[in-house]
Amino acid sequence: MEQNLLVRKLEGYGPLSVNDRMVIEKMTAANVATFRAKSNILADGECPEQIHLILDGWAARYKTLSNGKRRIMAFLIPGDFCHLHVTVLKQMDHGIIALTPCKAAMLDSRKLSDLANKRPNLTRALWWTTLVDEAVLRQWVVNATRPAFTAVAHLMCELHQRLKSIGLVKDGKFELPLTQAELAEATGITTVHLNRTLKDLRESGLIELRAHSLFIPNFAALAKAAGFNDRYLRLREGKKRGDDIRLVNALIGGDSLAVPN
Amino acid sequence: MEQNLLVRKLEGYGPLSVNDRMVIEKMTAANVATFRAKSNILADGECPEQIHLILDGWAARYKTLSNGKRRIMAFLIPGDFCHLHVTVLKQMDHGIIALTPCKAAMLDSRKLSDLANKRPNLTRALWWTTLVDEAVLRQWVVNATRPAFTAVAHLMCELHQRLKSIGLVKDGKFELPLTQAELAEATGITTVHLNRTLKDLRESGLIELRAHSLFIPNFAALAKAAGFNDRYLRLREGKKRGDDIRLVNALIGGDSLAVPN
DNA sequence: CGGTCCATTGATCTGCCTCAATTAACGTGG
DNA sequence: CCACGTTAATTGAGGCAGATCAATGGACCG
Repeated sequence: MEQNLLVRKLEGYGPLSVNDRMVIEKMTAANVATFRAKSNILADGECPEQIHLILDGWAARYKTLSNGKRRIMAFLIPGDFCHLHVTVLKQMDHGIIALTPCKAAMLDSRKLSDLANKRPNLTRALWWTTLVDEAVLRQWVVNATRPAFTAVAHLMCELHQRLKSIGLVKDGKFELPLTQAELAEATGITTVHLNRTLKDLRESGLIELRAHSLFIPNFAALAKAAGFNDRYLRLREGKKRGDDIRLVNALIGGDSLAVPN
Repeated sequence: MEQNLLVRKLEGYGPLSVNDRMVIEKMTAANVATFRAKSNILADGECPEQIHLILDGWAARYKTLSNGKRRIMAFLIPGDFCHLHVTVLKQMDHGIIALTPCKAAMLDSRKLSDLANKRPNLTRALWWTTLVDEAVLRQWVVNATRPAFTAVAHLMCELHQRLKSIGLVKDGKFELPLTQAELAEATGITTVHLNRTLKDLRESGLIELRAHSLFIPNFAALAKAAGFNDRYLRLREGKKRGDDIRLVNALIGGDSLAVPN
């Protein structure tokens, strides 16, 4: 990873000081693990000792049902944590699989805890990532009951916005290194039906997808078809609040931080 | 509320000191609001000033879709927070409606923040509630793609276990003050189909439901039919960890706390 | 005692699933 | 660099779970 995408992601929430950035970069560079495509990063039931942070590649949260089918409940991209709260909930209630070759920083939870205690704006930024994950999940619940066309379109919008926030979208185009089977598991429909739905989306001119590269010629049009509104992703949520960050810092007992307006 | 159900809920996670209990009880008693059935507790887009904690009654998180249909994404019962993190994310990305007459404590977020800072085990317990909410949401994503029979059975199991953890289940029986339309919105199926599904569940002897009172004669049987495993609800998660709570307290810089084994 | 909301049931329709097969892409060793 | 095996994408045909439309009975309430 040329540049630290966690830094970039967190800055999507609010300003970080130079120190914050340095500390994050040092921490995430310390201990990096590599995972092969289709290998498990964390198994269901496992009790991880460290916090995994995706630095490169795509991963997914999933559960395997009793009938052997798998349901993907979230896609993880660079800057996403696998299990931020190992100290509160030890055991995984789902698995995490690398969909592509992945690199992940292995963070010591104690160190991260210490760090967050000293840097309230970092604490808030970490909180923010958790709450956004939850908001995305709520949207997936909604999506799961909508018609396939809308649901798939919505997923494309979500991925576009999330990847854009970490700088992985160029001219409305981004890498989507997922198989149709994986997309199907994430939308809760069959591979066959997903394929037909993609065809519909292509034929309606909303997306261009070939060789795992997705191009959205007109994002507004796709968003309209999908009923997508990125408000729930809370990009720039913290920036809008610059004014009261000092108050918040005081409130949670943290050190002060110069905040650009 | 005869006894404070938040206390009871949090004790489902781990031990609270006498002080913790007192502080919570005082705080939740201070400022209580009442909501009529079918009234909005928090509207989508609203920026709440206070943290709402359900003390009595049932509420639901929901989103209204562009076609006017509503999707319920969570049921809130006594002890549940509506929006614990008003300081991190100001604006609601969904609405919260009282399904029955409700009472809710209105907590000052600043005070709660202060309190949590002084009481690390309370902080951890609050974290726990957030993480369990997320785990439930993941399960709802899975549920939304399963057949109606299984999905409804699973919901019944979830509600049974959650209500049991706050002492609202007696002899396998509890009040379920929801209309079939509301249950349908929560499972993502039609009212008509939900009705038929309930009929199926009744006829297979797994549930007895009449006059908004649900009786589960054989929970294990229902759980088996639903593919339900309550591990994800993390009841007694903290208790199992009693041994290392001191370590954790030290880790997050908190005061020490006597822990029963 | 009529109005309103809720539960229940029937009949019909359809989006998506299942089963099945063909074609395209990809990787790997000869 | 091509042949071949494997995995991924695509298309067809038929079936079913659940949606839609419609109507009736029951419960609660002012």
